[in-house]
Amino acid sequence: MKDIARHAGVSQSAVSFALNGRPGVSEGTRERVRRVAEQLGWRPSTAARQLSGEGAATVGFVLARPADTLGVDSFFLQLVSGIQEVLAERHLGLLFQVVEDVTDECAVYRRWWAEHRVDGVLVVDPRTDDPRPGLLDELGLPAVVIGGAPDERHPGISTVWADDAGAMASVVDELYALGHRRIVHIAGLPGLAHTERRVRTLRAEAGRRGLTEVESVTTDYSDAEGAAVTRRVLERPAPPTALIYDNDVMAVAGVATAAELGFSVPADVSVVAWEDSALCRMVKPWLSALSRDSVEFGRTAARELTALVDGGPARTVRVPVPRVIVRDSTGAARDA
Amino acid sequence: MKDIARHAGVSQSAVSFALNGRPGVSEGTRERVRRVAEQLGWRPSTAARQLSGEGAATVGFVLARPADTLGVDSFFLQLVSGIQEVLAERHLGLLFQVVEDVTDECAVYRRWWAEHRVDGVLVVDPRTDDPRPGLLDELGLPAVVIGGAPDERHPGISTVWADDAGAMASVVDELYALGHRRIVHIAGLPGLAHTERRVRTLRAEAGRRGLTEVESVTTDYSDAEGAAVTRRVLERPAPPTALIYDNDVMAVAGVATAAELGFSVPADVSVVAWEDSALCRMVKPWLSALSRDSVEFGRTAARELTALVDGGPARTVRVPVPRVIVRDSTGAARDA
DNA sequence: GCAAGAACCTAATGCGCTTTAGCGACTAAA
DNA sequence: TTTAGTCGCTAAAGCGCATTAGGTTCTTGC
Repeated sequence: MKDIARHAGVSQSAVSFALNGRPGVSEGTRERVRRVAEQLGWRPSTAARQLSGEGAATVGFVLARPADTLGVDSFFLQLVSGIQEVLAERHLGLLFQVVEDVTDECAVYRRWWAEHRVDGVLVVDPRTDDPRPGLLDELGLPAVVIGGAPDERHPGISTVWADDAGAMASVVDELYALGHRRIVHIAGLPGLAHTERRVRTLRAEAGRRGLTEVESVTTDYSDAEGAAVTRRVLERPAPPTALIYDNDVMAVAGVATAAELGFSVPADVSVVAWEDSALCRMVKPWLSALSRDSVEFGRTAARELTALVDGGPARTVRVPVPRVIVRDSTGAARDA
Repeated sequence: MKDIARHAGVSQSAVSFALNGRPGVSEGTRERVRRVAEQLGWRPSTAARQLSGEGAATVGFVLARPADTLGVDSFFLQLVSGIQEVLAERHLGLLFQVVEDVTDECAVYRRWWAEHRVDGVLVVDPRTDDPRPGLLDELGLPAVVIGGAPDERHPGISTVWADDAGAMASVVDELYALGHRRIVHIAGLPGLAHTERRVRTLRAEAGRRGLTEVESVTTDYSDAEGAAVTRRVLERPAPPTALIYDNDVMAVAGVATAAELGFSVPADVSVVAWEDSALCRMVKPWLSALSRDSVEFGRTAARELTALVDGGPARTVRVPVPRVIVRDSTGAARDA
């Protein structure tokens, strides 16, 4: 800025005013300063800016997953891609970290907060009884919880969520209409808020229809557990006629396992995957799936966070209910 | 720090010396200061630190991919997970950005450099005729190219790479021994350095053995193109007896397509996937694959970058050659 | 014609840290 | 006794920016 000031023949403060759109300089000077800055390829030092009161121009994103569980899941990269789109417009950086568990995640938030490294954070995989919203609220670090249910206990925290309950209800509707009465839901990690929501809804829907042979089994989302649970339930005397998988990976593994056991999909057993991705169209039969726009989900979350960072109020935003895409893996129940 | 100084009854400079292990304070004072700092939960402001000459304590990572191509690919998350492991030890942050293409990527590097936002960057998907190493070398931004071939033109840039050529040679060896003489390599994006290396090596290996019906076809890595190319080559009068796919996603799509066309794997056509992942064990038959340790790859790259940032010399490091994991998708050629 | 105010600009301060220069007290060598 | 040197510490400057408190000149209203 000193250089710019010299070249433009004004003081450093004038440069600051000119470049930040503050009043106090004439339009002529402003334009001249702008041109010099442009020509010199000047960009403000984020560190200096931050030191004089501005934010860090950065938001944080922590992924708490054991390293080997990362991988095939397409949801996160899509989400991040949507987040980036919004952040990039406003020249905000994304500080990314992978940790082992929620405890480490909280430690990262504390560190970021103490070091003034981020202006806000995006929280994923909310849990029932989650320590994170409380911590962030207490630290006063703006945060958006992605995928959580609305939570009034932490007024400083925004929430962006999809209506899993509604989606689950529509899946059950669909399967019930096709004559399915014995349904197993191969769920994700227990303790995750959306897992619990789906499990609860399934139970409620079953109850409402008087179905007794409907249940949820939790897993770690891996293809291995998906396959194992599939094998276990299909080997029963009265195996289920429909399987709902909480992600695409387990669904694909489940279909392979079913085929191995001599079950034909969808003639003997119908399959629905919770996440739609290329994977669902890479196996035969093509998987019916619940589809949501993960990129848009990310965009929405990022927009909420920037609003919050700018001093806006915390809000709860619902994104559209995931839709069932019917493909080849669902059909009428054999015994219907 | 002012608070700490007051509590410990020393000057602020003494606190700085004590906390940074600099000489100039007695052991007693140092210990006392440490305790007070600990008790007050003090963490240095990265911004202030950076402003007084230290680095940004952050490294950058840009992924240049159209949003819809992101996704099923497990390589990147694994890589990032390895990178994080090393960075976390040293309390370095990872600034992450997704962009559309290499031009945008260069713009990001320029911005980060001008804003002093990062101490170094990790570059992935190197290309033949890549503008990035030149730019980074010119800017003087420490960088590690991941997956590139050694390049002497840019002495400031480190390289971490796997020997694709050796791996390709071993795959051809394997297939040749099984009697395969007509081989199609469904390659990745043209212009990527490792794509070109693999294509060149395949051609050389074929030449060495006098095979004329061996070729590479480039794609965009998507399941769609993988399937399309598979269909095209299998519908020929003399279809190949072996297919080498440059990633797991295309391999899986290819197997599905082959099955559709009435080709049995591996009886009619053998399949090898370049990347090993859960995906390869989620389809039947299980896919033979080239396996490498992507997490370790990430660790190595991060270690090189930290060494470079610390003022070490640029180096070229080779990670182990990917190994062929033989599963069920490769067998003797039918006409052998 | 003069005071009041607006318009445009500069000087100076501070953000939280590192670092250099310097200072007093003590010790060892001459 | 003096000189030089060391140890443990403090005072002060500076990193690049935003901001606040002036300070001129120019206009405006009476």
